[in-house]
Amino acid sequence: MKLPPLHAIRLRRAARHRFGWRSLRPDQLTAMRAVMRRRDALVILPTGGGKSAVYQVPATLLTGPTVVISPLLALQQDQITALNDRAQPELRAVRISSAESAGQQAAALDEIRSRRARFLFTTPEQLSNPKRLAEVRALRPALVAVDEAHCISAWGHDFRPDYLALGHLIRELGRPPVVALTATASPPVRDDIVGRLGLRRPRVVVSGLDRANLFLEVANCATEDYRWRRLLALLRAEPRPGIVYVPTRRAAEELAERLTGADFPAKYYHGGMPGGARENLHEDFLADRVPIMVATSAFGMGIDKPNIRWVVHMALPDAPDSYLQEIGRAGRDRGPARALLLWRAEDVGLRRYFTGGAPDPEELRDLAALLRDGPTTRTALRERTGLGARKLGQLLALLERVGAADTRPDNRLGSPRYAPKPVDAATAALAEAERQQTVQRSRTDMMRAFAETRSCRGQTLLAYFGERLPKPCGHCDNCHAGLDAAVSPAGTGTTRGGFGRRGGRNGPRAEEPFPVHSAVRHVEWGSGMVLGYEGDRMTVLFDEVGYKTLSVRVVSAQGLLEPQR
DNA sequence: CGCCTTCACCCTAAGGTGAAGGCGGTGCCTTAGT
Repeated sequence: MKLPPLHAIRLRRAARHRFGWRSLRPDQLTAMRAVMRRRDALVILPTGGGKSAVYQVPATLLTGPTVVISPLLALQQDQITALNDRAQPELRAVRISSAESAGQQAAALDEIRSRRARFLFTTPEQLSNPKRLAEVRALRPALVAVDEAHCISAWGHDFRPDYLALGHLIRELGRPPVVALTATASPPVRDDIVGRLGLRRPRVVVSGLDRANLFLEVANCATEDYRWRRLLALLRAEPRPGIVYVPTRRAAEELAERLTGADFPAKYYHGGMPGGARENLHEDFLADRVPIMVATSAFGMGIDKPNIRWVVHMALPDAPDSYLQEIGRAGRDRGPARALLLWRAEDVGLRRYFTGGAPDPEELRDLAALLRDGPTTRTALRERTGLGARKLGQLLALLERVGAADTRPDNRLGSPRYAPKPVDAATAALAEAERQQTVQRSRTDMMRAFAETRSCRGQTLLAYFGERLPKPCGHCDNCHAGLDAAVSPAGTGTTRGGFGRRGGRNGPRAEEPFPVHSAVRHVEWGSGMVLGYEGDRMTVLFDEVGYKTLSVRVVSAQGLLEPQR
């Protein structure tokens, strides 16, 4: 089909005149044209890869305002400032959040209404307030942009439950086209975004995740002392700035102090610090006033800094999703950068804890019963059950998932017409929680498999994201050592064979019984999708049990998998 | 899940031992009181 170039020309012109961008990349343009045709889009581009442009440029051409939903107030502030510095009414941005007074909020709405501003930044929590939702609906938004959309999957299920309701809320806004944006999204996260936001046949734009200038290295550390010495070795060898990720707040404070004492000037950053201090540190880091930042995962989202030279992980991350996000902050200027993972088997314990335990079946049952008494609010439920806000949110999300709770248009919670009995709802919810935890554990398992692999790390990492790197990456420790893809079939040893003996030439081969991305079924684990091959191992993502790595030889010999449909 | 700290216990006293228990990430929001 030949597509009319009309939108492309208008989009390029708007990019040049409104923003001063001389060219748009093909993937940006593809997503923008989908938006112009009023189609939903899911855009997966690295930060700094012009993600914001995907909604900002079309927004200047649409007839109504654009609502931007973004998870962090600090992040919103930077984007608003950037837009307003250009001082054009087509680009003016305002915000509604807890950081604005009632007067400021009213003024913001008024600016949008009178077309003195075009972008309205806000949070899922704001929209979950019915009064607020009505106010935003009255503005008749022409587009909704959901920034950092992976938060739906990462945070929605427990940490920030309003993320789960975002699909309902957008529908209540009059259901304008939706563009969801994120830097990384593995297949289950993509499904979650599409499902939760209710995207309709979205245009999916994925740019290559491989970063050739980023050297990937992993070291298994037998002792804490070895971990420390490996860190020092990197610090001595590499230019700054860089980020050291640690698993706990206390570790951030202690390590920063220890480094500073050893003549490596470091600051620490974590979510437990006062807002002002965090803001200053963030700014100082961006302005090259902090050479070494020791931080928990709180540090990073929205850090678009070109010259970060290395990222070190002082513990195993919870999943390749977080790992790719975090190392992706290095080397945005395309200059050489290093990603070093220093891990110990003991790190897994903390991850198990964070994954959480089983919810209480009695609490689930009682909550399900309460919902049957008629629509009510979260606050009322909290009073009647005595549960904390966070726990209540988790239980409600589970009950909603199994059809025992639903959100009404007025944002009250109730029980659907054909809801299961409370006892059955509790059983089903418990099973659902177990499934979610199993999948999360499988992600940690995959992170560990990445750390332990002797194959090309670039290929291993991308296989997890369902992408295929046709050749070994050539920028990881294993490629460098010539170890890649040389694991013998029975796993009894390795042979040194240089690059890519079997690591991935194009086209199907005998040792790949199922095509990449094809649907398969396992007797015990149910249906899944083949993500990739790596030596004798294949990675399959199962709906119920998450990621599994299987031996191709065993799969073939015992017929463990069948093609599906 | 695995770490660290605390504390009872052994009983000549002191320091070593094991059990018990606490702790561990991510951020919106609201409201009360200075």
